[in-house]
Amino acid sequence: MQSDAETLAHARLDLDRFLPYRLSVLTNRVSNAIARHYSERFGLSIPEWRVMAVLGQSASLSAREVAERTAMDKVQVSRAVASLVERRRVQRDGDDDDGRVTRLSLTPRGRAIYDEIVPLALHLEAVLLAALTPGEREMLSALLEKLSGRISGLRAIEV
Amino acid sequence: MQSDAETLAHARLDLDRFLPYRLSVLTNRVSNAIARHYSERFGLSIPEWRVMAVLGQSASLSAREVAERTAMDKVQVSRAVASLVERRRVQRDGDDDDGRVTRLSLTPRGRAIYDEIVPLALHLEAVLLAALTPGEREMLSALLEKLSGRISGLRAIEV
DNA sequence: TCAAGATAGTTTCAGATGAAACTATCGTGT
DNA sequence: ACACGATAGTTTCATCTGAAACTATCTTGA
Repeated sequence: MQSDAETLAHARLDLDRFLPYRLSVLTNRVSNAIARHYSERFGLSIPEWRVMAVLGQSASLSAREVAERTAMDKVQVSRAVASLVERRRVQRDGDDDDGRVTRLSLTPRGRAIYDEIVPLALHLEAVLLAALTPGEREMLSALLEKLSGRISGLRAIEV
Repeated sequence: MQSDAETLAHARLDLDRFLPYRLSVLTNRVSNAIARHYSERFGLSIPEWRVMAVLGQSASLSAREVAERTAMDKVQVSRAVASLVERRRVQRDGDDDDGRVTRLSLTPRGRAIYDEIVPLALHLEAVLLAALTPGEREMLSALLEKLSGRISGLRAIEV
């Protein structure tokens, strides 16, 4: 029970209604559910899957380009790539023009896995989105877009 | 560039339009921005802050009850509480009836910090939500609720 | 009453992660 | 030509995290 003094002293904070908390809980549940699938079926972590996802779309990216497109940092990318290379899912080639750059692409084996995962990923998303009507999905997408724009517009949240 | 064969072979997956990815990126940005504040000002991690948040509302919870209300597991709670106890922000008392249970509550010092954080947390949320109209906020809340219901209804996402 | 299983909470150990340091290469200005 | 700063990517180290094992206590049922 909340004391009167406390209630009056300041606004209450109910974790269940606090947007950052709700986002975090939902996202973790979704990520864990998906990670379980990727891991069980393909031995992939989510960072690894993300790298494969962008390489599946546009071959021959540098690690930096992968980092940009996956919203991961270069260290994460480096580690995910190292693991993927070791299991022959991704190959690294030197760039012709720039000795610092490595060109990354899916191996045939990586491509085969990619082709298997894409429908699975889309299916998982569809299962989740089955909770919403098409109109709601568009609305959700628009709202997430607005929030993302807002948060990236703030260098840090200023108080 | 995408080859025709590939495009026809299966639906494309664009990470930027993939809901789990978008949720993950948005949530991480929000969490990191907030964690920076909590950490800089109060030396609190997000798990620690969550524990304090629920203890601020209802004192004398067991660790298990804290875990339920924060969507954390008992190991996370145990660690967060250990750290909070060490810095005299939370106190642990034995339960009268059950020797296994510890009753957790904020110390006066913890309460003082809580009282300072709540307005900050609400402000951070408000800054984020400033991107949305009141109607959109309600819509967002409803959509997150639906998705949360959907994901928790699925033991794991079935394929 | 006491063995067996359930529950509360902690600890351990191994793998994941982030920040900073590091190596190697490139580009620029003098 | 070459010193200096910037950039690409990796490695190191210290911390965080999750899963499983562990301790202690409680509950149940023979």
